Amino acid sequence: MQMLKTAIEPLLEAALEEVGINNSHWKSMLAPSRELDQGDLSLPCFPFAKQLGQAPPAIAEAIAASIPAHEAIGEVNTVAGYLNIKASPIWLARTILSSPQTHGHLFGECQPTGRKILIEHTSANPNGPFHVGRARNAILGDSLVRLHRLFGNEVRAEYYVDDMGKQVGVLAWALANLSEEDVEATLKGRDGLNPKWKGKADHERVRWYQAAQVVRQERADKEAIEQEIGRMVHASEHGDQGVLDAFAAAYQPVLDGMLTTLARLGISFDTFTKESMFVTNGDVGRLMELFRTFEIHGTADNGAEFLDLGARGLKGKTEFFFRRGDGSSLYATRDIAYHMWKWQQCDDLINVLGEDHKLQAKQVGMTLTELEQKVPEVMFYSFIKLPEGKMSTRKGNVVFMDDLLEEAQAQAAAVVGALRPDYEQNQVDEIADAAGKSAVRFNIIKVSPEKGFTFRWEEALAFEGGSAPFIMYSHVRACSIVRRCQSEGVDIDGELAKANIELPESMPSGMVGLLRALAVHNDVLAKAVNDRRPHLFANHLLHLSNCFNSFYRDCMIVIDGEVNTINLQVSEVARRMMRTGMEGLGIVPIEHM
RNA sequence: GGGCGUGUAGCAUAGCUGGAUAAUGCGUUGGCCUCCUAAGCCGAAGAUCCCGGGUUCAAAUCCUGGCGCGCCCGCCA
Repeated sequence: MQMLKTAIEPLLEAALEEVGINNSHWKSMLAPSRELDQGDLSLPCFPFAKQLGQAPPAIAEAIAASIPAHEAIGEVNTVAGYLNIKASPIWLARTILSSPQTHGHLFGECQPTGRKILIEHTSANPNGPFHVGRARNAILGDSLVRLHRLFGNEVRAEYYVDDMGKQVGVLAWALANLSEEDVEATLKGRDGLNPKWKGKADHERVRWYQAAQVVRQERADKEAIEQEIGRMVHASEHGDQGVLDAFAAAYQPVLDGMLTTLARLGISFDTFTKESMFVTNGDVGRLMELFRTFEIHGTADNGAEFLDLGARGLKGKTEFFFRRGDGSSLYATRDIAYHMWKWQQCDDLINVLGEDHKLQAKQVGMTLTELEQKVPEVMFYSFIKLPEGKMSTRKGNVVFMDDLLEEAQAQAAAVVGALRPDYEQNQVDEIADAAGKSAVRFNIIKVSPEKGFTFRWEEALAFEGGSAPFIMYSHVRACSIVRRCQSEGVDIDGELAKANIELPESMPSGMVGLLRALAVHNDVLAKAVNDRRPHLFANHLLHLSNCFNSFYRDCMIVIDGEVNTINLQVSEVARRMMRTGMEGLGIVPIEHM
C-alpha cells in the first residue's frame, strides 16, 4: 500500500528518531502486513533491539506512542514486537474517491510513461496449428503486452517469423511433392483431420508436414529427399529469393490459420518480421565479418566459426557457433542481427521464450554484450504437459487450442443455458464465447510462468471461484448496479460528481475490504509489469473481485429508490478497475452473464 | 556427467528482495436467495512448506549437501 506508506513515512521517521533510530534501513522493512486483519503496513522491531538495548515489544510500544494522530492512520497497534498500522477507512475512501469522475482515470488506467517497449512473443514455426503447449507463450506474451499498455507504456507486439529453417523447408517440400492420397496413406492409423477444421490451413497443411516427417524416415529415396530439402534450406539461408518465395507460399496460409486461433483468444500483433530479412539485407553477413575481429573468435577444422564464450565465463559448452563450414549463417546468428535491429526501435526489449531456449538466450545475451549492445529482458516459461505426459504431435498426444476453445465455449453455453433459461440463444452464445476464451486464458495466466504446468480439462473449463468467469461475474454485478440506478432514474454522473460527502464513522467490513483492495491495485500492476509476472496481477484481480462480492453483500446501493452516494461511487471505481484489469489480462468484460 | 528451473493440505496453486497464527480455489462439510444476477456470500475440518546440515534474534523464503520431476548441453530451429 504505497499510498499509505507515502502518507505516513515522515511521521514514522520522526517517531523513530524520538526513540533513537536515525538510519533509514527501516523503510524497506515497513512492508504490507502478512494478514489483512493485522493491518495494512507492519514494521518488525526486532532489529532495533540490539541497537537500543530494549525488548522488541517495548520498542514497538514506544514508537506507537510517538506517532501523532493523522488522518491517514486509522489504528496503530503492537503485537509481539510488531508495529502494525491500519489505514483509516475514511481517509482511504476520501483518497480513492476524490471525485471519481475527474480522477477516475487514476485508478486502473495510468498516465502514459512515454516509454517504448518492444515485446516479442510466440514466434512459433508456421508449420501447424497451436496446441495448448505452444499457446502458453502467446497467452503470457499477450498478457504482458496488455499489462504494459495498461501501465501506460507504448508497446509494440512483434511476431518473428521463422521463414527459412528446415521446418518450413520440409513443409514446402511436402506440399510440392506429396499428393493428398500420399499423405492420407502415410498417416493411416493416426487421427484424421477433424472435419470441423477442414479448410483451416494450419490443420490441413500440418498433415503434409507430418507425412513428410514419416517419408523422410521410411521411403526408399529418402537420401534424395534429404538432399533436396537440404538444397532448399541452404538456398534460403543464402537469401535465394525464389526459394524464399516458395517457402512463403507454403507457410503463409498456415500462419494465417494460427493467427485466426490467436485472434479468437484476443491475441494480435502489431508487426511481423521475417528472419530472412536479415540475410537478404546483408546484416547477417556484416555481423559475421565483425565477429572475425573479436579476440574470442575461433575457427573449427572444416572452417566453421564460433565465439569462445567460455572466455567470458560461460560454463558447459562454451563454443558458440555462428557460421557453418559451408559459410551459411545459423539461427542464432540471425537472432543477434534481429536483436540489434530491434534495439534501434525501443527503450526496452522483452522476449517471451520457452525454457528450452535458456542456453540460447544466454549465448545471444553474452554476444550482444560483446557487441556493446544491451541485453533484452526475457520471460521464460515451462512447458505444458498433459496428464499422460509430454505433448507430442507425433504421438497424437496433443490438445489443439482450437478444440479447447470449442469445448470451453460449449461447456460455458451449457452453464449459461442452465443458469439463465430466459436468455436468447444469441445472448447465450455471446456470453459463452467470452466466458470460454477468458477461462482458457486465465487458467494459464494465473500460475507463475516458470512453474511446470499440467493441462487438465476440468481446470481449464472451471467457471467457479478462482476462474475468469468469477471475475467476470463480479464485474457483471457492478454493471447491473448501474442498470438498476438507471432504471430508478438516478442521475449517475451527478452522484459521481458529488464531492466532500460526509463519510460514515464506521463502515461495514465489505466496504473496508474493498477500499483496501482498490488502494493496492496500482501497486500490484506496477510490480507485475516491472517483474514480468502477470500472475501477480491475475491473483490480485481475483482478490479484488472477491472483495467486491463482499461489498455487494454489505453495501446496498439503491434502497427503496434512494441511492447511497458513497456506495455508488465506490462501486463505480471498483467496476472501472475490474474492467481495465480484465482487459489487461485479456478477459472479456461483458456486462451480462 | 554438467548447467538452469521446480518440489507448499487429498488435488491445483499463491507467498520466495528472511519476520507474527503459511494464503486462495477445487474437493469434503455446516449455514445464507420475500432485498441491485447464488457463476455468489459467511463458517468448519484439512500442512513433517521434499529430506539433512548451516547462517540468523527470526528460515517456506538465504547458503550448502542429498532426493524427485522438467528443460537444456547440435556446425537444428
